Amino acid sequence: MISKKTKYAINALVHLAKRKDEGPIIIAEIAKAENIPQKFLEAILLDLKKAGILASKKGKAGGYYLLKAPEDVNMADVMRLFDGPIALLPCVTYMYYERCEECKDEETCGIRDVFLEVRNKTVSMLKKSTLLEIIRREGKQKRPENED
Amino acid sequence: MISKKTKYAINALVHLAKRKDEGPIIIAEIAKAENIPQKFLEAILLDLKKAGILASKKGKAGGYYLLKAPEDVNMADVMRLFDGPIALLPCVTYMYYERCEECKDEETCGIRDVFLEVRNKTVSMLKKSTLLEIIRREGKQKRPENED
DNA sequence: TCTTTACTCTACTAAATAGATAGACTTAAT
DNA sequence: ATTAAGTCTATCTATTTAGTAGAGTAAAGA
Repeated sequence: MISKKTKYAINALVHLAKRKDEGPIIIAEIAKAENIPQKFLEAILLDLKKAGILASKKGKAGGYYLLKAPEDVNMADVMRLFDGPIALLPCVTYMYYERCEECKDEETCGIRDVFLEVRNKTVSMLKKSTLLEIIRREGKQKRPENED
Repeated sequence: MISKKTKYAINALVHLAKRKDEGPIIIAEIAKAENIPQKFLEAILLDLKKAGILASKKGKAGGYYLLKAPEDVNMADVMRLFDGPIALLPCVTYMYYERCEECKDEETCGIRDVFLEVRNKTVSMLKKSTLLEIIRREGKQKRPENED
């Protein structure tokens, strides 16, 4: 599961993407419209700004706005920013590699090999999941392809 | 990331799968061979037993052994057992559905639609990742298909 | 320049979860 | 009866998650 922080970030980003031509939008509006505790949202938006995804304007007529195009903001980046690596094992992360403490031989580890493949395919899916894609799908859901 | 508990469970299962014709194996041996704290492992093996994946024999010449065939034990089941749902959002879980608290309209939610697809594909991958597959891959790693 | 508006920064807190550890108890084989 | 091994209950500490409080700073406009 992703954290609430990440989910709130996605909600806020979708909100901003849908109004990207309306100039800066204040935190209070996003918080109210998306049902997010305002103080919590403040910290989240600040992080998104530091990451170069959003920009802000202070004072009167201020607020936050998208810096990147909606097709250039993907779920992999947002999830990494708040929840850390997408990989399921520390030994298959891209940026935060760490050996599994109990591991005997990483080079021949079959578990690692299987989870490396899972990571690669997951990252690839999440990179295709952009704000644009999310907005395009709103209200016109596809039928699920796999069921289990 | 999966929890250490889940990772230890996988390590123990692989150990038991590789010696599946040698009769019951004692906890102490698995703990030592796989570098897992013994007391922690005891609880894990008990859970795997309750889940019908392992069986145990008490007393002298006792220990744990695989109840299912290695090709019938997959990572999706093990992860669900210890870490809960595989889905990244509560509203797209299969067994543990829960509405996202802040959600305005689940039926038309583009975020949900995107994460439902991610869940379906992830579960499908993890179901193919069986103990047999892990053991087959040991020492003969494939080259990664995607890099990012 | 004063006031208002809105973002920014630092600190704190409560509850839940992760990752264990300790010790007594039960069961089965010899 | 003894010994080997799994089982059960309780407890513990550190970290993370989710959220709150309040003071500080910057920009617009009257």
